[in-house]
Amino acid sequence: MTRLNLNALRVFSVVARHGNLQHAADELNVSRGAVSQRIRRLELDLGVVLLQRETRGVSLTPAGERCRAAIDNALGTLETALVDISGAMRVDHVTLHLGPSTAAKWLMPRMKAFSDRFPGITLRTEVHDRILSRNLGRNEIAIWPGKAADRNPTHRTQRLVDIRLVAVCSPDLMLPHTPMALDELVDLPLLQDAHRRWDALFGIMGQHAPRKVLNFDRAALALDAAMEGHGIAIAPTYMVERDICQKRLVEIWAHPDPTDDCLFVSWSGEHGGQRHLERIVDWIQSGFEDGAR
Amino acid sequence: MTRLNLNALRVFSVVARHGNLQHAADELNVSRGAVSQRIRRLELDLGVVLLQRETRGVSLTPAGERCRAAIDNALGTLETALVDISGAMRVDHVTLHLGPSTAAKWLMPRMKAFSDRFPGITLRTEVHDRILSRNLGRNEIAIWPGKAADRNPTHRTQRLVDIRLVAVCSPDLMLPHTPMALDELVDLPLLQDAHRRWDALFGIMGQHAPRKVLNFDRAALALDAAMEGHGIAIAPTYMVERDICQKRLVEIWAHPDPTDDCLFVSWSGEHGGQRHLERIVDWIQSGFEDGAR
DNA sequence: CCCAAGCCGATAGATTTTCTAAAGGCTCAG
DNA sequence: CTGAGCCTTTAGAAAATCTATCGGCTTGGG
Repeated sequence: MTRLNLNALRVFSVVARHGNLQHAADELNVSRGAVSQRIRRLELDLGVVLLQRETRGVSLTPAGERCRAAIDNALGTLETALVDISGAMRVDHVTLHLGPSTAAKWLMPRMKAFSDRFPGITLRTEVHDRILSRNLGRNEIAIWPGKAADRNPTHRTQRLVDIRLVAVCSPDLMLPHTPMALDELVDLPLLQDAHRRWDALFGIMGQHAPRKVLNFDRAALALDAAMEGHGIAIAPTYMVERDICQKRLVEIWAHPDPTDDCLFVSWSGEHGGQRHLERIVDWIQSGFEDGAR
Repeated sequence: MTRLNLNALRVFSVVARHGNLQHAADELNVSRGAVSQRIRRLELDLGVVLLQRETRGVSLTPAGERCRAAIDNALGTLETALVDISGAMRVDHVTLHLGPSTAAKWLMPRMKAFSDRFPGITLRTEVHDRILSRNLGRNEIAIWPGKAADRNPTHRTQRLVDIRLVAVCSPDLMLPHTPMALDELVDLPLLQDAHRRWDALFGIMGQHAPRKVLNFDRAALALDAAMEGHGIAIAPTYMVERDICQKRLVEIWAHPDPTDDCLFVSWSGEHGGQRHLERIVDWIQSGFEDGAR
């Protein structure tokens, strides 16, 4: 490749700092012959002499001084940025990718429990409206709904739970009785998210359209509206579990069958040393077990 | 080597700019497989995914965006500096290394002639108190005094001239007669540089010490003092030639024998395409020929 | 004056990295 | 359904990098 070898520039920077090829070689874990050759090649490529060879060690020529200043500036810029970028490289930083409603309704109520369980881990969430299509990097976990496990061979995947739907509303919402039959709900104000699950249910049953359905683009928003007495929301069980426990919502109907979808968790299988991820995955799994936590 | 491959970062920068591995490969003159492998290796080394593979081309992940910004900053810093440093790489920039008095007394009077002869060449002088011990880079020429030609195999060297000494003074300096014999000078105010040539001369001849010798650390300074009537300076002929022509100095004595030293010119023989340097060397050579210019 | 220490440079060959060529896969538009 | 336009992977070749060894120079201490 005819362009300047940037790796050789870094070698030069280390030599410049030490003023000594042997010490630079020690730091770089290579032989002093390797360093000598590298610098020589760099000088030929640049067409300038960078080092004044002394009897003990080397000093910089004026061109060498300028080169060193530039390299150190550039490397400083890079290192600062790469530390930020590879904050994720740190074992104690973990990124969790999940849907916005799963984040709001499943994860947020559990953040304190997570922090107590993994005090040394910094959890960073990245919220996605659709399933992440790229590979997961080191220290990345994804929770995602789907019909079948991920085919990506670089990922490890576990099924968390079948997605079951329930209808919930505020305990203050005046109803004839609870629980209720599905056909009894059709005349009540209904709330649904972008999956349009009420429409799907009533469509399947061939019943006449519900009297009134309010649409939200997020399940979490529909559930918040339900808590405020605006109607009956339909959502996966794992999203309402905590609000039910806290008596902010009551379950008034449950779909007798699970949906076609499951919730899955995936993480990268490529990068070494990820036992800590598996412990986090186990914790997530346990958070989905029926009646747990 | 366990540290990050900086060359791979540059590959990534090109990919990021094109948003397309094939086009990046075209620019880098490598195959698209090579680029793909490079990026893959980089992602594994960093532990983050930098590119979102689309059906046509790639886009950057958030980490990829940050990485790209950092690399482009760093590469920008480097390129700007390396253009300056390798200004000397440009065929039209030539660096001439020489002694301070040679610069002042031989080169400066000829700068206009040089510029007229080589209008497209930018001559940069670097002045050294002692012979440059490092290798010459591309587009570097050195003029230096010595007893034998340079043994450095990477250099080409030519002998310019034998160093002959003369005594000069201001035309206004009242003297019994000119020329004068050496022993007649002993009672006159003498001026010498760091070589202490008067001391050496009189020491060799076993004569009593001169009445008064003023010492300067530069031959040029001694010559300037001579021009101002402060005494008789001793210096190599090539340093006084122009001032004699301009009648600022007169030659009142010449050493019958040359010294042991010659003046040499060297330039790098390693770098290709240096015919222009040889033309400059020829011009320098012609400037030392007896009676020339 | 001699010798050891502390440096750097060069070379031949081993090892690692980089690259090529070829094959395969995916999506999308016609 | 097919071709175009991308990316990925693999085996092996080519190039770069490195090691080990030898050699050279300067300097300081004995």
